[in-house]
Amino acid sequence: MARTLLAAFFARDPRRVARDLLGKLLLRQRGKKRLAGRIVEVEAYLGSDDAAAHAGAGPTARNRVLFGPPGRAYVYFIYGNHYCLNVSCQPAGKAGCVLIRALEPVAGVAEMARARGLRAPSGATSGGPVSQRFLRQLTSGPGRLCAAFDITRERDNGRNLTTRTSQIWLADDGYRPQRILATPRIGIRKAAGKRLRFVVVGSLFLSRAK
DNA sequence: ATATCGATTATCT
DNA sequence: GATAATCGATATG
Repeated sequence: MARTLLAAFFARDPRRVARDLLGKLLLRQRGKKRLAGRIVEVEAYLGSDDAAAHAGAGPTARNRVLFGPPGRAYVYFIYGNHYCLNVSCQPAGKAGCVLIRALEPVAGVAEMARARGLRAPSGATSGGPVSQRFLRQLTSGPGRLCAAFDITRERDNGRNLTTRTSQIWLADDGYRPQRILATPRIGIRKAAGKRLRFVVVGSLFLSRAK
């Protein structure tokens, strides 16, 4: 069905990993419930020559995961309010990561809604139809998707995402996006000119249109 | 539809 | 002490 993405997938330049992650699935097993979302928006952060990257100034207590093995969760806390999920790239010793910015909900809509503090429409629990507008607010943003998947720095920073036993992992189910667009990254001031944000063209689940 | 602003805290200067 | 890889609410066109 779906192939788990292994360390070799992530042991590459983050720009390549970022593009290749579009269309893949983020999965989370919570007890008997499985959450799934298709990745539609990502950003690459480089290990050097990237003023916006947390790894830019060398290893610190916060960013040490970025210098470790590939395929690990780098979760940081931002604006005193939100968590953001990255996947470490490059072989151990070399930094770099991909920020996961938006997902299209695929499974576990009712659980995601609850984790986001939203009231699920009746269709969500019964497996019936749910409005696109409602689905859109579940995981269309890096802080939102962490809340929906209940990902926190305290529990999940450093977690190995290349094995299903971690309860959080990434997989390829064969889906391939038709068209990918590169744009400037969102919410940064330094290195704002680099086009290292990648989106699935036409997706209705981006944090911002195009 | 776009703009602006407040919340709230870890991290770094 | 300032800043930040965001979000949700409110205001205005």
